[in-house]
Amino acid sequence: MKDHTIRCLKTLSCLPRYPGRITTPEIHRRLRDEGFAVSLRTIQRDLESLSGAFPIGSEHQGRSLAWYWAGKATLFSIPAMDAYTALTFLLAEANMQALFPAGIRTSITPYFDAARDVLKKRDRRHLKNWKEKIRFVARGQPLKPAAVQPEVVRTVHEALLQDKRLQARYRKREEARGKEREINPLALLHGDSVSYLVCSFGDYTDVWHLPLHRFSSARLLDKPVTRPADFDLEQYLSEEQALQYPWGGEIRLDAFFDAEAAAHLRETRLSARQTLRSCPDGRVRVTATVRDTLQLRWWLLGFGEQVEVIGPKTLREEFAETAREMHRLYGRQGNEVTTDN
Amino acid sequence: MKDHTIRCLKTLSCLPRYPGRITTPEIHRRLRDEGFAVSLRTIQRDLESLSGAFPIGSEHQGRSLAWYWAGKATLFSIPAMDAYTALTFLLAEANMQALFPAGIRTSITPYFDAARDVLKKRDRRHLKNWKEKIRFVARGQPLKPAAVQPEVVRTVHEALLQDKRLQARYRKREEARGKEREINPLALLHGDSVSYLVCSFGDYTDVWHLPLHRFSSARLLDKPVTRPADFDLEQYLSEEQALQYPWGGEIRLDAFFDAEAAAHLRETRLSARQTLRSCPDGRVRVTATVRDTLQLRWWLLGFGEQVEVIGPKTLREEFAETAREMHRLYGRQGNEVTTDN
DNA sequence: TTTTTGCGCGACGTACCATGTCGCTATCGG
DNA sequence: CCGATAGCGACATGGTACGTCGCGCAAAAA
Repeated sequence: MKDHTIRCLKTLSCLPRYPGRITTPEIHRRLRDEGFAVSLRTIQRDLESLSGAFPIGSEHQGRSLAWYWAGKATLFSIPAMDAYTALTFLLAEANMQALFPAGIRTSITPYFDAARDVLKKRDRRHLKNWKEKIRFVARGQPLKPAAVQPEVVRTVHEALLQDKRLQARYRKREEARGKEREINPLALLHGDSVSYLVCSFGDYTDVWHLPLHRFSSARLLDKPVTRPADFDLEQYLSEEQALQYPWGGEIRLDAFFDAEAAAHLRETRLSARQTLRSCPDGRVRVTATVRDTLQLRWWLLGFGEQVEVIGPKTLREEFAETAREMHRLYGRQGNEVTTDN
Repeated sequence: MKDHTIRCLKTLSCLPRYPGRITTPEIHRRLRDEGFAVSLRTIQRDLESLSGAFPIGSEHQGRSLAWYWAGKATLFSIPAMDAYTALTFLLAEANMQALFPAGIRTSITPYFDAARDVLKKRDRRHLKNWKEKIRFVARGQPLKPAAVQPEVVRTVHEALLQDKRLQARYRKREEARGKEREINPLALLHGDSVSYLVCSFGDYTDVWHLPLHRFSSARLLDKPVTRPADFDLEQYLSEEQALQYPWGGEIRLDAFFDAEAAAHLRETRLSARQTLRSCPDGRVRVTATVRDTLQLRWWLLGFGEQVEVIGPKTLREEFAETAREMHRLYGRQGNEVTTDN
């Protein structure tokens, strides 16, 4: 019995989801490579029999039969997902929704669906209201992720992994319709609710990053990627400040925080090397070794008057300048602007 | 054959991971409920046979045998995870690491491990360097999530789901050692790299939220939760501003953005109802209907002098006040403070 | 076009094994 | 001490999983 059950499992795990397919002889070969010495006929019978119990289907392809999982096939995993893993999944989903375009997420939605199923099936009385018990509260301002075509994401991923070129239709920001171009995919960046494809065009060597949501179609080509000779992702990221990559050397931040603002630095540290000292005036003097990034400025600025940067001196000067400018902005009270409400 | 294979699958999906266990008669009952009319003896034989092919083990419990998955059992899912779902998982992992305490994540690490396996097994030549091709760039300042005991997370989840009380050792912020207390878990909040348990103590009715990482132990009690009569999570969240819950009514935000700052509002909208108008001075006037929250202020402040809030009037006044205060802070140049470097 | 090869599919025989049943023993609860 | 329950070995048997053969078909090769 052992052999038979395992073989069926292996068979099932050979099948891809619908757009994909795999022929019976190919499955036969794979199982043979894994040490299952059975005849092709047996595989055929297995599949036919399994199709009665699982949502799998077949189509003729060449002279063989090609099998696949129905697109809506529910996920089955062993060990089974327990209720509290399911909760973690839904938590992950909640925070991914805010961070990734929908197209990026489609491939793992079966897992989220499975999580919902698990929670639905458990004892009703206790779980029906888990939604009122567990919340995810995002820190940042919620922005709406741009919509990306799932098909584009799939193709771009595939091209990246196989180091193949893409034929894609990309629309520049102010264009009405996109243009077909041959693209060398180099890397994919996710963040800020937007995903960027780092790439070069045809045989040119300049590197661009294009937001995925401006692609309307993409097709895998059978040409290998030509990678600009001097391309280095790390370097590109640090040079392109538009990407706000968290780069820059380390600095020793020194700042006063209001007691309230400092409170959560006790819970979540800014860095491993962080010290907090209370001052007579009620504020807290924070020193920490952190990276010198745009994010850091953004974060510190967000505290407004609750934070006073002291060092490094250059950073203090930046903040002093910003404070001056803001003061100037709001100083000229309503002279050229009419407030609406 | 069909029956037998399916039954074995069902059997496997009954088994919990190691700390958990399930007795043979219990499995028998469950399968019976699902329509598998087989004798207990058959189940016993199935399990014994399966233990030769899967990492499952058993222990005596009472007069029965209790079965479980080995803690390190690798995840097996059908349909199998494809390479690009695996990538999405690793992307999710990267961003969860920044947002959740490690203890929260432990339950889904098998899925992340499975994702890594999938990528390892694919054709080496293409995939060995996917890490250099796909990046996750977080928006916010990276804070180090507080460390939470996985065991505590598990128990708290279980208590929440079953509406049972907890016996837990919790350490107040300035205490050296924690104190054992009986706790009514009401809800769990995740965010800001910290997770909070919303709860009340014993038979008291005041509601607290305690960071999970200050629990050193937790034990499930067999007493039902007594829920304060007037407790309402939504209300609690909106009242406790320490949690920075994104609440508050909707307002019509009206502001000038520098062209640069406005650029990414074209990609990711602030809200569905958002308009952008270019002004003669090069700035962009943005109006959008958004929630009136702390996050909004934080986010707008982060732009510094690149954003000028116009309306609502009250918000503009807040910002003017903040600008004044910041200007004052940085105005008294180094009179009482010595900069370090 | 013809030829050839590969595959699906039905049929058949057989060895095997999955299943129920029985009986013995161990353990837990009362 | 007794009854109930579960593990476990043994045994008989009906079902079935598997290889093999052969036919027909369709795609690829000549």
